[in-house]
Amino acid sequence: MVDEQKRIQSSERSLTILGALAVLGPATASEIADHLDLARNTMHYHLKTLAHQSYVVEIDGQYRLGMRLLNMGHRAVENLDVYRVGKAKVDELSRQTGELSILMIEENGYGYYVYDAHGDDAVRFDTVGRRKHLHDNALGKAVLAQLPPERVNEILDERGLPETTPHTITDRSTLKAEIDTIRERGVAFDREEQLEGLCCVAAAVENRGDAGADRRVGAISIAGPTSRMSDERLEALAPRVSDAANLIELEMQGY
Amino acid sequence: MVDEQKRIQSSERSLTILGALAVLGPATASEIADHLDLARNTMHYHLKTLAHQSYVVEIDGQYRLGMRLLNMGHRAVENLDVYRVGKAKVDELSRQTGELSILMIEENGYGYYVYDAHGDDAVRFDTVGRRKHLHDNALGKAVLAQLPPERVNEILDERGLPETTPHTITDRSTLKAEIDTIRERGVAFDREEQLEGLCCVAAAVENRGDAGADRRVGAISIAGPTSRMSDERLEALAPRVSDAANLIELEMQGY
DNA sequence: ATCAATGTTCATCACGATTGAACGAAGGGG
DNA sequence: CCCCTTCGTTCAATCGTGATGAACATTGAT
Repeated sequence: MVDEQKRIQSSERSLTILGALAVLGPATASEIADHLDLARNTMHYHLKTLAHQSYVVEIDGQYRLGMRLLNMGHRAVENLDVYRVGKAKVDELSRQTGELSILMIEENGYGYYVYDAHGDDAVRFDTVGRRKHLHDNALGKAVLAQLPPERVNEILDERGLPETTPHTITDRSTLKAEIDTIRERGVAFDREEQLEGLCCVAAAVENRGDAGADRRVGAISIAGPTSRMSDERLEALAPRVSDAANLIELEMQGY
Repeated sequence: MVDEQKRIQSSERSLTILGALAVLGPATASEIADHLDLARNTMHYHLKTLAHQSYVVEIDGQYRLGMRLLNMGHRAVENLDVYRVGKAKVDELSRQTGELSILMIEENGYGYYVYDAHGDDAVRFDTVGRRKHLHDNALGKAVLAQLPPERVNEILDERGLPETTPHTITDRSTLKAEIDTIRERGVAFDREEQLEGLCCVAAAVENRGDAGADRRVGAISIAGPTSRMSDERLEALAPRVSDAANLIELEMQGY
């Protein structure tokens, strides 16, 4: 994976600048130059290039991430089979349960929230666009359970198992065991492992479509506050989630 | 505005490739190379660079836009003052009216849908991430009404007034007149000008915050199907929208 | 008015992006 | 089964171009 130097350095630098802008928030050219240890004039040319393509905007001296990114991000999502067929199911689940329902896709060993729908009683929690580790939430664990074990090891090596709450699984073999039971049951649970006060049920969605289909694994979930999410309720929701997942898989094969 | 050649060509080429991928959808390296008339190996290096930064992903031979774009897009939105304070109002408007409520921001003479909320009866219509002309919808017209006339002319010159329905305003002076009355009333209407069957009311939101505030103009709206959106209903909704807009403006000054 | 900080332009040079050629792998057709 | 095409990938050589420092322009602060 560690391809040495056969990339285009100028392009990479431009993208690095874009990334820095995401971290820094709105910033002046000099601030970014300082942050990245680059000459002011170099920064100037890069920003001009990025601005010309609307990836950044300059507003009286401050540079900001441009809306082209939002536009492209949504095109990226619209190209996903899981999204195109899964969206309706997410809407449906949230409406039926009143809770928050979420769709995730795996990419490079991370999980990305791709779409969500808030039911009437749902926790107010914005997800879309977030990048998550796969080990600390139901969606991610459901994804891991569908990946070949070697790949799982790779991912855990590369991404680690950072702890976000006292309940996060940080031990590799514990996680492996959990993954095995998830694979058997077809659903994954999360009781405050990623966020205190939040519990989830999730099921993986695999794209078996042939040809040039997007083979990546996704997942769909229902999430709610611990107060409402007793063990019984979670169990009761589980079949709904896995049904939805199955339906999505079927529909993806259909086309 | 036509800055000649002082940009970084490699970076620009990489970004062009990203753009091409957005247009083509999932594609092989050769397809993109053909499309842009570039050598296969050149394409290779660019794609490798973009992939290394997760702006594209390669899935058995096919390249796709990467989820990093979605991630960055949402960071871009989260940096917007209008979004941070306007989001809640959009949620509120949609809940109260049962319709679709939308938030827009102007950038480079276009309007970008930044956030939306669907009320219980709302039309199913996904907006977030879309780029719109400013002349053919209520949000855009509300924005135009807040911009200095010279700027409006520039924008109309650069972006034109394409027709999307028979009701679209394609005549410059008609639009100017409309804009004047919008400025007086404080709200803009759209009766099937951008999409047949869809009507909207919108009001502009201006950021008067000092310091390094994002001075751009935004707008908030309510949209619904023509069937439900009689003239009377639109008129009745107008004050709600402009109230919301005012509240957002006030809150933005507050910080 | 002076000074510091930042944005912007210019000319120079060394490095690196592009290019064509060539190899390896995969897939299809005869 | 082998040939042939197509595509992805690597390599070496060159020409072009991005980085750099210096200098000028602009702004705001003291």
